[in-house]
Amino acid sequence: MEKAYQPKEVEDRLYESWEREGSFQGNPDPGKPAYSIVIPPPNVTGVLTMGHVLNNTIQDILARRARQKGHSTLWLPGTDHAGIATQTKVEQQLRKDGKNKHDLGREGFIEHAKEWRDKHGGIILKQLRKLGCSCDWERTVHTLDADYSEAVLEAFVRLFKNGYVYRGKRMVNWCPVSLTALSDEEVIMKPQNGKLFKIRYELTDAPGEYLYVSTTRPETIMGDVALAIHPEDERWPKLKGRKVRRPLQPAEIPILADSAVEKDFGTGMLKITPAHDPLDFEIGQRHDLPIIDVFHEDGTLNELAGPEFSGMDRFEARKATVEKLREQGDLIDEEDHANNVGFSERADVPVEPRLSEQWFLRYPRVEEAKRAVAEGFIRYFPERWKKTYLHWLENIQDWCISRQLWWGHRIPVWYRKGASRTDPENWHVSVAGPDDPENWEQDEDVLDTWASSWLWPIATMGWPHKSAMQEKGLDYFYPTSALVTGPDIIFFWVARMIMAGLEFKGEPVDPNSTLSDEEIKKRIPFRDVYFTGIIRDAKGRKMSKSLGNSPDPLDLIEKYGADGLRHGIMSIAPKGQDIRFSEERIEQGRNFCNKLWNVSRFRQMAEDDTRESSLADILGRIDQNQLNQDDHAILLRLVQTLDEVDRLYEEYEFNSALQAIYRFFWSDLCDWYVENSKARMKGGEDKTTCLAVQDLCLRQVLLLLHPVTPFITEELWKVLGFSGGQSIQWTVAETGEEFSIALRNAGISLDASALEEMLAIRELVTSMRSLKADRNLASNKKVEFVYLAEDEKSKVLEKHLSSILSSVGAAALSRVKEAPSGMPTLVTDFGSVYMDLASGIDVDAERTRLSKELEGLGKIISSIENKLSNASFTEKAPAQVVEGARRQLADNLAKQQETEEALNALKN
RNA sequence: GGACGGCUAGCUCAGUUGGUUAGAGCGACUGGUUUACACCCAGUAGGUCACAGGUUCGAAUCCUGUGCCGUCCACCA
Repeated sequence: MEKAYQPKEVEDRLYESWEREGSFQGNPDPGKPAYSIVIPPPNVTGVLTMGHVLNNTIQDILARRARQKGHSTLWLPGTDHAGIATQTKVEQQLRKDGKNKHDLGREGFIEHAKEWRDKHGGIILKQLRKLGCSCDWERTVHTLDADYSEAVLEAFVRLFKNGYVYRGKRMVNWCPVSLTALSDEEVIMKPQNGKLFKIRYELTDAPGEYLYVSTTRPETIMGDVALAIHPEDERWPKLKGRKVRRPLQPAEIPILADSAVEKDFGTGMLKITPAHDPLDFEIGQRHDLPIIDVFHEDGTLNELAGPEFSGMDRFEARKATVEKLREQGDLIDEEDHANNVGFSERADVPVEPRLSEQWFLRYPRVEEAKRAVAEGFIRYFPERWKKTYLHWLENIQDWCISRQLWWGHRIPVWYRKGASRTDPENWHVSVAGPDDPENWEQDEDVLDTWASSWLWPIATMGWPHKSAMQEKGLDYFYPTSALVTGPDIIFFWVARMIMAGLEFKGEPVDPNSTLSDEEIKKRIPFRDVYFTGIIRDAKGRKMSKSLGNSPDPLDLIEKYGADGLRHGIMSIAPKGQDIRFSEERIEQGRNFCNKLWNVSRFRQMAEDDTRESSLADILGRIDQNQLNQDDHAILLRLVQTLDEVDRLYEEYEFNSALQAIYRFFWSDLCDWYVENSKARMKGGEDKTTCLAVQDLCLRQVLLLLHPVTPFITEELWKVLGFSGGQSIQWTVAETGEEFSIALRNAGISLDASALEEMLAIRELVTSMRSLKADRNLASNKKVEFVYLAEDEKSKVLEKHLSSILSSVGAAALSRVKEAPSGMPTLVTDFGSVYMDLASGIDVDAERTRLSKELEGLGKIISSIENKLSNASFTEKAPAQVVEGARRQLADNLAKQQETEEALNALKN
């Protein structure tokens, strides 16, 4: 074995063999319980980020643990076509070549985009392999695959037939760069420092009298069709029925009252521009006002804005209109104003509220979706996201699902040629299209990407075709066991998948019906949802491409190994808390693997013969009579650890699980047990038993770690001979109870008191080391000690004598009947321990040390005494606690006395 | 404006239902190559648990309020 673990060779070799052996295949197996996860499909043209590393490592841990436990496990991978993002990239590419999409035409463009996708896409799936992800690659799905696309259209058609989908001219969020509508969820609100302009509008029946309006968007004044005031505003009675003159593109416009106007904001007077503001649009509807749209689709002003402004960009026009108003004397005031402006998620420009014909979806099964989570049929980890989810559903708005793009699923609606598109009589809605296509033209738009990915759990498993569903095991694997994703897509994806599952899984039901709880449980797409935190850099900033603060995971794998990266990232990822990334933690992950490697190497050096050791074989090598207190103690700790880690895995507490493993492995096993066993391994009669105990510990540690660090554990599993020909992938770590039973069946019983005894011995060793270190004695410098203790304590001490000597680096620790003088003294639970220094001691230094010691003891003692002298404490606190305090007091008093004696001895 | 999360050692974080003297890793400092590992071992220093009240025999932990940082939601132009 190499001196240091070399991950690269091991990882490539093992991954290849796992894949070759079909370890990752997820096939329905009625004889086994099912476990399934669908991957949150990454953007097909994306590359692996730290976020993906976290997310997919968690999924891999879950999948690998399920396999170990004997579940038939499916982790289904795939990619998303990512409508706007991909189309934008492809168009950019075209532009570099001096072309645009219209040069290619719709079909040509799609062909081109597909080629581009196939060339640049799918990289991320290769990268996931490097990370060790155990996806069933044969089942990789892409949202634009033919089967999947059909499912998307089928869902649209069914929703349409059930009255959930409608077409309408409504206010939508318009991206003037991507030239498409967006859903509310794709709009990011950003605080902006703008200006609030105060404008005057002249009353037409009273020249020289004005009304004042505050606005942030003077460039839309030409679209004003009214002014509005709150009906309870005292000015209203005087204004009712009167009119004002619009200061740009002059026209007479009415004054009206609407309670949506805030009396106390600005001048209490609102200009109504129905074409360019959602609230104004609503008010306009209520009052039957006309709509004047003064913008083009790309955010420039059109001819209705007047010749002066026509053709200008909206922000340019803002300046120009302000200038014009100033010239006219209509600009009264201008002040700094902070407000929130919606930005397009992709193009990062302010969205424009815009009136347009779009397809909308009224969400199905909203009430059932709430119940599914509120009642815990779907469990959220951490639970607090439940509230966020429910709040969104309480206030849910219809979903604009049409996008003015070419890259995506084209809406399966056809309009009769030459007829009015607004009349449903002229619509044909079906997956296959009309029989006489020559008389129809298909809707130009495609569906929002999320309107395809919301079907992910069912459409990847054959829906809607019965035979495909059977073949792919929909009924076997669905509901999937767990979903692992970020809380940032709780609305985009999680909530929508729940509604899609409820609506589409199982037999179609009447839209007016309500699903029973039983039916809900069958239809939900997943049982547990684990929300990861967001990975931030050392400064706490979100990792992003634009900031360039995200390390390339592949570089990290190269440097630290996939296992190191996985271990590192999982050890810093508390459940649902944001994660401060630091490369040092990844380094620690690598170090951990190296430690595991080396202790295994040490184990290998002890014996030359290669063995095949099943659990029973190892247990068979143990001779109960040869078990010493160390053995009892480490096995007791092992049982504890097995239970603890199992519980923590079940609760998705991965970092705590790793910490528990770390404590047992590094501290208990390596630092203490293995160190102590070195003497025994020289060839004492208990050597075999001692090695068997090591094997037990290593075996269980490998099993516990395998989900997190699959490569090194599989490699060592074989090297150490635990495999019996079977991969570690198919072997579960026994629970503490199962392990205890196995021990009992092998005739091994553990002394429960050994653990406490061992901890006391450790404490003694630590103080003795410290005493040496205080005097700058090298740890390998053999020093002689004597001690003074009661018979009982002495017995225990003698039992551990050899390991104490080697751990401390002591030549002797012998019992004396009387306190020696002039030696540094330790007051311990075992009595007083004295260090014999040939060179004599520094009396002053000793005195200082002991005085400090006494001071500490004094503080502790008085605090306990205070507590115990408090009558209400002794009366009200549980007897156990009071008893504990008494014992503690007695112990400390004894120590205090001994320390005082030692101090006095120094004075002589 | 509403909701949620965080605030514990220089840094990153643990701290289970309130109960001995608040822990770990990293970093710092000191010493160390004894039969695995310097990607290592031993030891030391370092904390008014954000702040203010309250409940309790007892609070890092429960309650109320405040501050700072972060996230999400929201039609004050």
